[in-house]
Amino acid sequence: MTIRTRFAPSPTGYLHIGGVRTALFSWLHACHNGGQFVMRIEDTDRLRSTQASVDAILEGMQWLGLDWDEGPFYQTQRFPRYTEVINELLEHDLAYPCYCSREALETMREQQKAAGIKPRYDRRCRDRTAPPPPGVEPVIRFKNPLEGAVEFDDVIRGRIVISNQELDDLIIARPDGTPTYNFTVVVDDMDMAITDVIRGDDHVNNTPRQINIFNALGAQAPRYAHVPMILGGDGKRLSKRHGAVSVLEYREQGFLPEALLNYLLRLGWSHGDQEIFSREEMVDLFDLGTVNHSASTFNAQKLVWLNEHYIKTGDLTDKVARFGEMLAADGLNLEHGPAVRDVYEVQMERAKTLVEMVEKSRVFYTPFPGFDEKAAHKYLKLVVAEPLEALRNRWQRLPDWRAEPIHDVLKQFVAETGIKFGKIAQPVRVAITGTAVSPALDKTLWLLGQEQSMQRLSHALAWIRSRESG
RNA sequence: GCUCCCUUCGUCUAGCGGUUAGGACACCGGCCUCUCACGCCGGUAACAGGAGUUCGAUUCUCCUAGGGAGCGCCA
Repeated sequence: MTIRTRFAPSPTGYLHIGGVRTALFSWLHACHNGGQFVMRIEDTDRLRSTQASVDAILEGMQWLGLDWDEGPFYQTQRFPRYTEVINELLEHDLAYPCYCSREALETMREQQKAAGIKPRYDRRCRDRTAPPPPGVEPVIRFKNPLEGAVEFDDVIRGRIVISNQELDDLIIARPDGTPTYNFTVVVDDMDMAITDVIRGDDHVNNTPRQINIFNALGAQAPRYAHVPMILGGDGKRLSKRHGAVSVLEYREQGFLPEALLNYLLRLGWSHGDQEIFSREEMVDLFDLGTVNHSASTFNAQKLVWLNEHYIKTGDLTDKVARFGEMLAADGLNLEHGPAVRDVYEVQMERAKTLVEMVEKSRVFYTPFPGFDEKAAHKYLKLVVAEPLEALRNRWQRLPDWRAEPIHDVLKQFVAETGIKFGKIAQPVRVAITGTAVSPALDKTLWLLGQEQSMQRLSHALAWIRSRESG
């Protein structure tokens, strides 16, 4: 039987880190086994579901390259099917209408809590024989077995047993006939022939209910694998309080999909001491059964480390393209300046994110930004004016404006004049970038271009002389 | 409150009865060096507690503590 997994988010919010990891594990499990991955949107909550969320989820999945074989299916388009199954259940006396009001249910729960017992529906309508009260549209409840226990072997956690006495008769349809979650998942997983349900462990308590519905429907329940939660830095479940929620936010912040995926893979799963996994290795090595049992804390610093790694590793094409987009989005005119790829290759050793890279690269695409006061004060002194000018003149005559010859000129200048490398390098750096920090000097000059470099050096010289004399 | 689940350095983790308890991020030193980084070398740091089982427990069992999840006409 071919393995079929699915990712079934509800579009009531954005796709966040926890969801992405569940999606990744589902995708990997399908790929690893040569199976299929299905995308399904659980939008039965029409009040909270939004198209914007659907779009963000799908876009996030695409950005990460978690492509699906089937779907996306929308539950709101399957209502006739759910109604059909509900009627089937009703006919076979496996479900029943319940006329209890929300208020009555609420007071019942409060009484139960006060009595120290688990709040759950007391089944008062299960064996109701009285005629339906007029004017009340009932909900439909599933007849959960009264005795026995549900046992299942979680792929990750092993055997889990829950007594039916812990379970009440859950509502499967609202008064208006719209179905509810625990019911639609079952119908969908059944109809879509899902073999392996991989989801967050906040669903373990729902699993026995769903298995009971599968049984009532005479269908074989899938295998279940409950992955542990991801916690925020405060040890609490990851939520909107922990910074960037949407995966797309990570894209905006300059993270690479391969970094995010690699990070998430290692959160709860490992392969010996290996930290870096290519997409092929992930698919090849991933094993659902060896996923950890315990929740793990999200650590942004390690994500950053992986991002640094992927910024400078592997094929650069996509990353350079993305970098170019971000430079343009920053309002920079890429026509006037060095090739984006050249800048990328120079900056990739020193940027943690693409956003940081953009910030550090503005200097190549804008007019001289002016001097950082502290840097200028420290390095642009009158004593350097003369050597700076001499050096400028040598560079001015350089016919081949590439990093290597630029560096040769500097080396020769230092050798001939006896000026220490460090004594002249920083003044040049400040002169051309305005700050004391930049990539290697020869590379910086090269990227800036000869004309621009000469202009800035002249400007700096004039600035030094006017400052010292004035 | 009830039910279910979890517990190795600060964090992510390796371990699958006998190890100086390993790796990674972060942190702290050092080297490299034209700045910032990269890189390299080194260091600090953990088996929640208690009973068993066993010649021997991080590893197996139970209890306690702590943490998480669920108990919706949300998914």
